Amino acid sequence: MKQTPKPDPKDMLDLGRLAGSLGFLLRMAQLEIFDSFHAELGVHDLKPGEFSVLWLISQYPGVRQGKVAKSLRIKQAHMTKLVRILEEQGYVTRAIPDDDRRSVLLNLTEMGSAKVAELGDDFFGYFFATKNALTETEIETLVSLLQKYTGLTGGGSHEL
Amino acid sequence: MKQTPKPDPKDMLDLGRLAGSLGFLLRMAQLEIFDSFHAELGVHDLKPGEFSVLWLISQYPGVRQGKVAKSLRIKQAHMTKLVRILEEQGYVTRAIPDDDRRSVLLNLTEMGSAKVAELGDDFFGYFFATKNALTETEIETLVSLLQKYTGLTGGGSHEL
DNA sequence: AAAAAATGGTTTACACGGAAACTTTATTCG
DNA sequence: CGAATAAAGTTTCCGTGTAAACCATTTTTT
Repeated sequence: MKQTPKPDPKDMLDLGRLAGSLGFLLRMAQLEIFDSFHAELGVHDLKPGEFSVLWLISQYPGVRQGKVAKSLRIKQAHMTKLVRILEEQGYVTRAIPDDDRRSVLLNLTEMGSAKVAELGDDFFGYFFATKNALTETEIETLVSLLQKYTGLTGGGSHEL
Repeated sequence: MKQTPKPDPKDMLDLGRLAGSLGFLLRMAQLEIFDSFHAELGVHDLKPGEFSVLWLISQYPGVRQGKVAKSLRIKQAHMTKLVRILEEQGYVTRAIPDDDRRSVLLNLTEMGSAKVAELGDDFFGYFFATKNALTETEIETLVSLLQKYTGLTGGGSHEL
């Protein structure tokens, strides 16, 4: 009995006020996008979080692990595990520099770079490639609002 | 080292494309709103999920457990635990009806009703009572877009 | 009516992520 | 310099939520 995939509207209760609350809607939206992800990219061996780490390393080769964690708001404890997985998968190398032997510097392997290049567009694309009701303009608005809400200035051009 | 609370922007990397992707933004927005929740309502013994269950029961006394689960997209397995907790806390009663002895009907106790009445506005309010950058209008837009995205028609009037 | 299938919930085992305590290395301060 | 403090990661333990198997009770088939 797996009903995460959008239950039939007719055996759903009217949610009333709840359907107007941001917190609740955010959770629902995440379930939604999570479904999309699985439908389209479930095959790959990378999950969203893993890909974002990989991608960030590709942008900042030799970056410190903690910096990636902070930037993505992933807890260090969790980051440790994530990086270990990526290392085992052969996508990432860890290096301890001599000038600060507490830290860990991350780099992509050949394979890692290849993977990022290969999956980049798919991963960035999946976020709305779906047949969800929103128009392109609406998505742009939604993204802008979320950026403002989260304080992320949307460094680059609008993702398309 | 607890850095979920919005890290200092200056030791954050520029996220580039990532900051424009809906999936990532949704995750960030959830962390954000989760922080707000803790700051304002961390004291109460009810978490968002629990409250939403409680509130839904208040709207549909005697509703079947599975229906609540489907409506909130909570997995039954998890719902079982949630309801047990609410029962132990004294907010909810479980009843097995004679006409279908497989099912479980849920009702609020006195205490449960009181709690919903007491916390209702706070809980619905927390979703944006925060000093986040968004104006009231922007929040309305955001909510509308998320409703459309999630397919939730926003049964009632806009939450304010 | 008996067998088969479906339904509603529960249990168990596990994956994911977080908190707190700990280790190691760097920095500060007397 | 040596002690105290801070910083970066790691380990361990825990809470939350899921999937899969399971039990009990209808419902459907024949």
